[in-house]
Amino acid sequence: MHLPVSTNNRSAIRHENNAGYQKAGSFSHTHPIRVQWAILTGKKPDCMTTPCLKQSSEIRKEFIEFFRDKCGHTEVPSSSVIPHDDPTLLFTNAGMNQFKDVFLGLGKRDFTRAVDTQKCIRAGGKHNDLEDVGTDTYHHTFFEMLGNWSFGDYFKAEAIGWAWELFTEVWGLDKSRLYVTVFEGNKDDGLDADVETENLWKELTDIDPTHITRWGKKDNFWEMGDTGPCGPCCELHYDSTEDGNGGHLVNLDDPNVIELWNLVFIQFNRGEDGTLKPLPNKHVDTGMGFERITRVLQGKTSNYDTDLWTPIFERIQALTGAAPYAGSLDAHIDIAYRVIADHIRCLVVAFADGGRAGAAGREYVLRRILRRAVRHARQTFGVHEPFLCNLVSAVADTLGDSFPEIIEHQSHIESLIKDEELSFLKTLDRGLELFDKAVTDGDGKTIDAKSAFELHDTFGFPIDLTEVMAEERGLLVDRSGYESLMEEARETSRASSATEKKMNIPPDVLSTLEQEGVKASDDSFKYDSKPKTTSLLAIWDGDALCREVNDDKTVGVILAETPFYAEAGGQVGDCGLITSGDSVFEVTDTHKQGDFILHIGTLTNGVLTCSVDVEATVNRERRDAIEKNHTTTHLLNHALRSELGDDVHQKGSLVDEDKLRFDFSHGHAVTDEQLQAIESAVNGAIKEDLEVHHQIVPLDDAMKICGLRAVFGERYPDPVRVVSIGASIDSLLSDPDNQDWMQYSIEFCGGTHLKSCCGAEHFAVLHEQALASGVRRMTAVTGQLAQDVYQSGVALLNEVERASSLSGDELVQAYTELVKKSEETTLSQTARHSVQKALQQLFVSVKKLQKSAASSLKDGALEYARALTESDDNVIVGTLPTVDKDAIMAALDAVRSKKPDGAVLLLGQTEEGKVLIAAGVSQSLIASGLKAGDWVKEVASVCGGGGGGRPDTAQAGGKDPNKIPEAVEKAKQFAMERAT
RNA sequence: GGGGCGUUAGCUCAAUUGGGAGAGCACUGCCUUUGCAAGGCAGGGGUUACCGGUUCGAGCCCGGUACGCUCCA
Repeated sequence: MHLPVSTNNRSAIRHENNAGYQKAGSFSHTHPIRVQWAILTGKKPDCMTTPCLKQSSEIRKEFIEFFRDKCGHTEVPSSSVIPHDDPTLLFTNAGMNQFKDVFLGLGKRDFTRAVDTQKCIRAGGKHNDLEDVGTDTYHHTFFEMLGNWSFGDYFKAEAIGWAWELFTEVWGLDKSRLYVTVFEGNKDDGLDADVETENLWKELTDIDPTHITRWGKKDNFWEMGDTGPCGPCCELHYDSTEDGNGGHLVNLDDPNVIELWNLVFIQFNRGEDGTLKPLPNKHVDTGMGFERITRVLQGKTSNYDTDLWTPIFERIQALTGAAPYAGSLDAHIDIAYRVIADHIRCLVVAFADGGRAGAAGREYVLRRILRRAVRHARQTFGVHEPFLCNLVSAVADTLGDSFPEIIEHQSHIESLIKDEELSFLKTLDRGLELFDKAVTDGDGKTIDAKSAFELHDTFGFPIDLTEVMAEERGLLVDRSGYESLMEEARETSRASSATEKKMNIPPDVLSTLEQEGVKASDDSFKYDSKPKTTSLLAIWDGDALCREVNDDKTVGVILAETPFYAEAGGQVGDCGLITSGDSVFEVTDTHKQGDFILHIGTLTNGVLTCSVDVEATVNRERRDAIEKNHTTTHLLNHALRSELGDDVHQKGSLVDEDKLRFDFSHGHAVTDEQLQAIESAVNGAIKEDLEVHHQIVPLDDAMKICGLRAVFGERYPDPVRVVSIGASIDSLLSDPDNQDWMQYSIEFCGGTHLKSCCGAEHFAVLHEQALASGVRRMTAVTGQLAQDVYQSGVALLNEVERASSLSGDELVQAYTELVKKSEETTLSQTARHSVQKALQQLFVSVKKLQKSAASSLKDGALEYARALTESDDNVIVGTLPTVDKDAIMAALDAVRSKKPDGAVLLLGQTEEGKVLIAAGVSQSLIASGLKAGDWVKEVASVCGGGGGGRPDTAQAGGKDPNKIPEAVEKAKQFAMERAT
């Protein structure tokens, strides 16, 4: 039996739906749930005043309670939305992610029935709903999936019975609006229709049998991947059309006839050969879109009209003062509301689980999401300040109860989002200008590739954002042109970074070496690096293996054993010598190729032949410098984390003999105060002379150590070498949980190090700069260089201090010299800033001197100008004493004001011994042919110069002041000829 | 490692081809007003980030440096 049909006629609704739009406000009309409510209760629907029949939090709770209390399920928390241990998966995108191992038979749980709500993000990957967010009523980047699970426990009958009971009895959904789809079978797989399921529906429930339809593999057969557990599924759809006649729209992507719940019956395993075999343990995996069921139970036609979003809309409205959210699918402002609200939910949840915005992988997906939202806030709501960070609390209000990690990390999430917003806001406005220009200058159909590329390259507009913006204006982006510009840029980048000569040994040559019985190089001697007598195994000349080297071309040498360190983990390869009798081979770099250590360099004396005995000696002085820098890099890494927070992650590092360079994630510039604290923490460790411990330990044991710095996503060997500064490895392993370890630097590292920290002598940060959005780079030095840098900083500051007591020319001279010196001297970043500040202070006095000098020049010039105005002539040519540009123009103004209808040309000499000329001509004289520009040009040519300007005012100059009298004559003559 | 963009008054930003560095807000003083809110007038405030080059002349053109941003490797 169908419910009363509303006044709207059906074809009109369908027409709107086909166009992809629904008119604003249409959702507020009579609605099936409200009508149903009215029938059940005999009351008028009060939905207009009471926005929700049931709070979303109650719905979530009722689902969990139903399966937990009534059906004996164990309540399981949602797993992290960021799958930290699975780099192949961008985000947790389905409820089954956390149970994957159980279905694959690899893992077990203490229970066989589970119920949960799983946080899911579908953006950027194979399942990508990002592009659809904002334009419809039901796509989201973040959503919750409610699920009940059977791990080899109950199967179809229970799942179906409970689903029907929950829907129709607990939640009171209208049975006439529920539809079920089942699997129709597939010939290729040798599967018949899932009659079992179909019959269970007919037997166990009172669903209208005509509401059960069969569908193909695409809709009703679920597979985890190409192989593995799989099985038929049945879906429950709900018809929320106004007249309840939407049954024929099932599975047609109609926004009003939607899938609510998918019950997956895992009963097969697909083998490598593609055939299906029945599983001994059959599982149930169900997923119900939480936002959708909430929308249905709250009687809305859009997910966005539920209490999961409305508080966020209200916050946006309160903060921006914009018109309230009106639900229109095509109004820009409502699209912006939905996009921002959706994206902030996604970002908050992702950040709460340890996700971050960044330049690659899932981090870049989050950055793109954030930038899309920021751009809407800026362009649609006109907000100039960080804004999304103020919505975090609204998300915490709506989701915090279910996901307490949001509340726990709320302030941190706010500051992360704020930093990201600030950084994008710096380029956003100028990027929008560029975009507008591209629209205006374009052909009306496309955004040109160059603009799209510049938006990305210079202003950080992800290409998909540019495309969204273009689409709003009915334009396309020249994507292929953009891609080729990107490729070009990549090419330039690659070409420039591949400067050093390639000595790579191709794989086929490596296997030849192995076949010839050349054993892997033993480089275990690299740590003590004492000279080593060994035999020469092979020589690689860049193109081929050879027996002998006797000239000075660059080649690579492979030894049986070596004390040389090959470039790895940011530490550069060693230099040194390989000798055999009188023969000397100078090693300039060391690389690892496969299992071989390649000593790259040139022969400087004699000849080297394979299988001779050689002595390999590392340049120990250089190695010492490298070790100072490497150990200090560890200290710096640790100090950064202590001073700036746990969010500092290593993004790269380089350690060579001159410096150490450390790239790390951090949202904004490190202040001088923080830098000072970091420097003194590192110098403190050096002074304390902490011992450096290293040991190879099993990876699992090492990972347990509290405070250990491991890089996310990095794959470590097992066993792994642990380097600890200050705490012995044995003590770490015997008590891994001890919080005290946090105060020591503990890292996985295969590099070479000092024995103890005092070897580093001193530490100074030369630069701290932005490398990319959210990534900073520190460059620092150690040893004597660091001490020198420190000393010259102190010395220079003293000099500036002394200069401040000087006066007059001495002060000006000292100031200029100090400015130069400060630029030429290598200083630490903090010292440089202090010197700059002190110099700015000094400049205040310098400026005063310069000003008074300038004003006395002006006074002198004005005095002469007054004398000149005494003349009765209308055309005045005069000379002034020493002037500057301001003085001569002031004098010109003075004369002109007395001779408004005349013409004036003044000449003067600067302190540097050059000629300055300025002229002014009244409109009437311009009319008679005397133009100031021509006048000064003519006169200046006499003094060996040139000039120009407008007809009424012009300036010029010359090099030869001796010609001034001649120039005066020329000026008079020129004026006489023109001004009559 | 390589590219791109930016830096002008306390703040936000202008400045035609290289030709006298400006506006709004803020600040100071005076005036108007019973007071408030405000209005009127006047004024102060700039090495145009820095160093060098080209030029008679550079905010503008060229090279370098610093700082900030951004992308690629």
